[in-house]
Amino acid sequence: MGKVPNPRFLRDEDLNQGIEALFFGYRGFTAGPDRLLADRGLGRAHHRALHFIARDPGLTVGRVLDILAVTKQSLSRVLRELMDQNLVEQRQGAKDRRQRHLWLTAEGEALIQSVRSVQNAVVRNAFAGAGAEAVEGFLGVLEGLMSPEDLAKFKSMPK
Amino acid sequence: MGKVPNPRFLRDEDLNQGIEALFFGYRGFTAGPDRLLADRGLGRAHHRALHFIARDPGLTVGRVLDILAVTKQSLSRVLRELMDQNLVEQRQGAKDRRQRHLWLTAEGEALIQSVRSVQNAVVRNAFAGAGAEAVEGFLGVLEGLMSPEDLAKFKSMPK
DNA sequence: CATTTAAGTCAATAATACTGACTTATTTTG
DNA sequence: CAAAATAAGTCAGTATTATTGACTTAAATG
Repeated sequence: MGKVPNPRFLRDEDLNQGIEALFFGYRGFTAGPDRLLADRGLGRAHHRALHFIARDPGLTVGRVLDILAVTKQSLSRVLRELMDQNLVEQRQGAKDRRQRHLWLTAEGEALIQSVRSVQNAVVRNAFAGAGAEAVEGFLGVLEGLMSPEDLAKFKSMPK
Repeated sequence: MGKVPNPRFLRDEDLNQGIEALFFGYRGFTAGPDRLLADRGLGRAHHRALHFIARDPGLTVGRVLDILAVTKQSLSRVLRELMDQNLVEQRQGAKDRRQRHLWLTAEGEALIQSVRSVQNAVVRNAFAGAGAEAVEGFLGVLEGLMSPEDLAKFKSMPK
């Protein structure tokens, strides 16, 4: 029962440092899109919806609910606003006509492109500065932080 | 002016993957504390305040405002609730009596320890699974994502 | 045909944050 | 030392994102 000390990268201080890195890093990564979207009266919730619709065009409302893990009522407001601004459109499912498939309009495409160009610049800069191997490690640790359900979602994302 | 393709880890798909990893990973990392604190009527904002007070006991209100980057009015509510629950206490500065220094009470210490034990388990598991080198990369990329101001704050944290 | 599923809606509420306008006490500066 | 600046706190109003709970409608499924 001898107490074995944690290795140097698993001490409480190291975990704390990781926690804070995630806090500050996440903030750096959302600041750009937040500013850009605020001009149109949109927030982070709209960004997330746009992101995943852009990523997997034609996905259903149910799929977005599953990915974002918010309630139907909460997503409903966000989607309505995006549709009111003509950024997103809905089409009834052909196979299952209860479903609603979500697509970006040309305007929505243009918006997500400009948001991406801001966010991608930040991420590209961080990736390039840290190097390919660091990016591997970054992804590996984040996968380890995900719940099993989210890890499955992450891995099932197209492309 | 020949167009040079991005290296394999800097293509748009790679950046997108990094963005989603951060989204899902951040969620995995906040889920535990969120659940635990909800029982006491506390949220993520309270967690952040407790975290940084625990990390640097005796720091001033102004310092917390700077770290969290919220308004005085917003922090004020959070601190009042923490003080009402006897988790945090304030002491007037000795050198500068305008300042208020923040400390955890014994009860606050106990709470942050139990929150940490949940969050640290998740982070330790992710770190251990990915390995020491991956953790280096994880930290390196996150530092690259931070704004210069936040990077300075991150590096100036004690311990 | 009864049940389940996908989506949407109405209503009320909570948590976190914001802007703007002040006050009080204390320190710093010219 | 008087004026200006700083640290903290407060009052009032509002916005964003989210929740729970109770239903409706339309379509698929067993």
